[in-house]
Amino acid sequence: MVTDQQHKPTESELEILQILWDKGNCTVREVHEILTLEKEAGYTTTLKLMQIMHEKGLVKRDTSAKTHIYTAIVNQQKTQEQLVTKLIDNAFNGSAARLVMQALGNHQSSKDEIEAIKEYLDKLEKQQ
Amino acid sequence: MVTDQQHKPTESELEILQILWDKGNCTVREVHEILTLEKEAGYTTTLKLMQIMHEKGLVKRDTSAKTHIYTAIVNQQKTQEQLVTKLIDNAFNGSAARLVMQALGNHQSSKDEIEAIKEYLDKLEKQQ
DNA sequence: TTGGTTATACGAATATTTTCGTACATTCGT
DNA sequence: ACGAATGTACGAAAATATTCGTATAACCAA
Repeated sequence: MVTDQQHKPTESELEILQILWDKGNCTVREVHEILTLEKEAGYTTTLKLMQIMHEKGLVKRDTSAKTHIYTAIVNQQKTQEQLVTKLIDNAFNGSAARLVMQALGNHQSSKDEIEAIKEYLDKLEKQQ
Repeated sequence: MVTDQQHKPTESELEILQILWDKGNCTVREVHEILTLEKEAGYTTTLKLMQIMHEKGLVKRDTSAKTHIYTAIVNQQKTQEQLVTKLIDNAFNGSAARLVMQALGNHQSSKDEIEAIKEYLDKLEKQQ
């Protein structure tokens, strides 16, 4: 068993990570406030989750003041990569292209975004 | 609460669904054999999972013979869409484009696949 | 200073998912 | 015909993930 591999975040943890990635540093209160825009949750539930994330090494925290400040440790890119890989593997028979088309087909992208993707594809082709 | 929405498959269930989507019809034994190429698992574990999937309405089965034959009921496309949407939402701040680039960047795609994606993008642009 | 508000810690209840043992029925080869 | 192999059913343990109540400490405003 590989030991130094990143703990895979659960769904709830991912929700929190997103907020931390976005904001940088947050108190539990701030995270909780944002979370409860979308769904019902008790404050201590959020607190507990973040404490567990700390135990797992997903986040670090500054406890020098009464109100602790949390920051994501796990890298957003790396985590996204992990999740995408898993999904490709798990639901798209290993074909990234199929996932890409599925994603593009069902989600509105702006002209700019589409252009960006095309450029990216050109670059990939040249690399090959 | 919405009642007629598809039950979201768990990870283990998804592994099994993939096999069923691929093969069409399968016995528990067949599914189990394929599963255990990748990971350790007891036969009755696989059996139980498939029985649960049946209860949940993810699969149907023909029980006319001793050895039951299972078939996926849930649609592959729809399930993929559901999962992709969730991931975009959950880890990519709602940006499909970002997921797409992540997927393309880290997973080898053939020239043909890249071409297919490009064509697809052209079509999307024209639609806009 | 004192009471209300806002924190953290933490155990424990719930819920969900995964795993497996055991009982029992059917089938098949010899 | 009968024992081994193979199948299903099902309860329940184990592993994970989620939720929350309660104790207690720190802070702040009057």
